[in-house]
Amino acid sequence: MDPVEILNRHNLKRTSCREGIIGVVLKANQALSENEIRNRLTGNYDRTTFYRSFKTLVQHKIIHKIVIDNQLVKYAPDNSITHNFEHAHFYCNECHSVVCMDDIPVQKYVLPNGYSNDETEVLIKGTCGICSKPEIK
Amino acid sequence: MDPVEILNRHNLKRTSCREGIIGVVLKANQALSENEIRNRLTGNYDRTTFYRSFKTLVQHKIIHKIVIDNQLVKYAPDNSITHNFEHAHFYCNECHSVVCMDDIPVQKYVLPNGYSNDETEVLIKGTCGICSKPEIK
DNA sequence: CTGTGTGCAAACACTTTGCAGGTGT
DNA sequence: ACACCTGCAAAGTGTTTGCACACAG
Repeated sequence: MDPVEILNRHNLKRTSCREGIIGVVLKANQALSENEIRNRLTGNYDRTTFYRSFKTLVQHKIIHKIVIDNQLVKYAPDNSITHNFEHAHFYCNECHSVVCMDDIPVQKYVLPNGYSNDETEVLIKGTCGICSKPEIK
Repeated sequence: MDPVEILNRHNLKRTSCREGIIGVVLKANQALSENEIRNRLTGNYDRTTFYRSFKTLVQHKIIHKIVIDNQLVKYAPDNSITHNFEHAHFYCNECHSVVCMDDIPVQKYVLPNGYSNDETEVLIKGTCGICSKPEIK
């Protein structure tokens, strides 16, 4: 999927910052932090611009934001269009990677009377496949 | 349950800040932020001391920390002793209250091979019982 | 051309750290 | 008495805002 095409479809101006973020996030096999994304881009981008771009891209549901423990913020592609259920996120306590468990639908919790359930966030913490492998040194 | 007794049981020094926090958190029917807790106490407490007290109380599993969207941090009593399952948290989009759904056990998600699941955080966002009632003005 | 996006500086909020002095046990 | 806790100042971090300029459409 081409970043430019995505921007066009959302009637967003095609700027190198937005293009860059979308390109990097789509290519990654895990969620990335602002720093990780910036490091993978060549040009020098202002952090302010980054934050504003993230906000725009999140609003347009091009990417989504994942927050771990008030500390770590990462971004991943948003495929709420193709997947019509909410998905769980996994955080590795060892390598601190975050991945979307796109195939793990989240349970729909039943709440007490009068409560509405608009959105459910599920974060599973543990050790990822790579980190749990016995070290081969 | 008496704050002093709780501190004693954990071999923690009995200080007015710790006593105060425990007292307020136990009495509340919802999770409270640092500010909310401080406002409910009489004396003047330093924020630094508050943060350090929270850390201590969390480490001793007297209270637990709930983070909403990287923005809002609240604390609630920790009853992992009496409840031996993880519970979900509810966040009201209207009044921003946070409550522990102590009776809603979280599903144990099955992960791909090689992944371990140590801990699962569930945050349900919606409208709480009070806010969803038709306004009677 | 016009509205939107960018880059810079500064402000902000929350949290942590270092240190000296005070306090609980 | 002594370890631990507190309060203050200062630094750190992540994020937002205001403003002038640049640029995409």
